[in-house]
Amino acid sequence: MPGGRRGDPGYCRKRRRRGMRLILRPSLLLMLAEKENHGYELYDQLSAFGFEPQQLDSSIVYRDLREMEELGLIKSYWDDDSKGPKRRTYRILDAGQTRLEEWIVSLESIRDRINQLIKRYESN
Amino acid sequence: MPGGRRGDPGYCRKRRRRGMRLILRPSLLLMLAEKENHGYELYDQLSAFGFEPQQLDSSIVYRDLREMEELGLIKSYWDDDSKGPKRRTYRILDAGQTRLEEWIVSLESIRDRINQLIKRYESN
DNA sequence: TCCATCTATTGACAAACAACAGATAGAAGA
DNA sequence: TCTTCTATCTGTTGTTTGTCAATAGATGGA
Repeated sequence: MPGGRRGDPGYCRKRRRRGMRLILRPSLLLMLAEKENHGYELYDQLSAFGFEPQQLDSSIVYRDLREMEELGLIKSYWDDDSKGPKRRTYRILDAGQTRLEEWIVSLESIRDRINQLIKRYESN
Repeated sequence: MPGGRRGDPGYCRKRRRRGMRLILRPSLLLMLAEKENHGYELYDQLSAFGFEPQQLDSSIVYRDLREMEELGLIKSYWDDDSKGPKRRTYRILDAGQTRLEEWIVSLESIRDRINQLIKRYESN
């Protein structure tokens, strides 16, 4: 029922957003830490992280996954058992687990800085 | 005593950091909302927002200021009274005040998304 | 006087990134 | 058969970002 891919009815031009990857890659990696999965479903489940499909092209997700694989954070295999088109299913590697922890720490620091800024803004 | 500019002793190559710009422009604008100022001092005072001079090239600050001026958020004039090289001093405009409020709201939303992600990470 | 250092700003270039377009292809259902 | 849904990949374009190079006045010391 929902969509967000370019062919869909109700598709609407996405406006440029910056700092997507700041949250996107950690989100994907966290989902893979919870369970192995393939790109199409990961894309759908990104809404739980505040990404509405209407504002994120799926090609970005696929590309990020391939990139994380090149970096040795995750590993893929072709899932032939599933029905429909073949799926490239990813699972997280140890290096990915480590990187996820690092990303969480750095996100905590960014969050703290945002809070600091907001506090300073509100004190005026 | 400290530096951070490229000519300085103790200068060391900056490592690439993500998600800086997300906070940088709001920080600059907030400082200008507090009082008018020029790029060099704004750069120095960014440490209050968690930017260490070693990890941020000053040219980024100058460029962002020019860009915000083009957008009509701030306005500059040449300060001839100061000693040393001429300073381009900026002050905030009404449109900048409005934009600052918008940026604060959007930063709150990003903070909430980060918190959500961290919470999900910690629940495993 | 010459040199180093501090102040202050700008421009050029390459890499990274977001958004879009287009292609391919199997399966399901009307 | 035709359309739609699932699923992935590649290429291109314009924007944003990070780094380095250059310029230049002022100051203080050798």
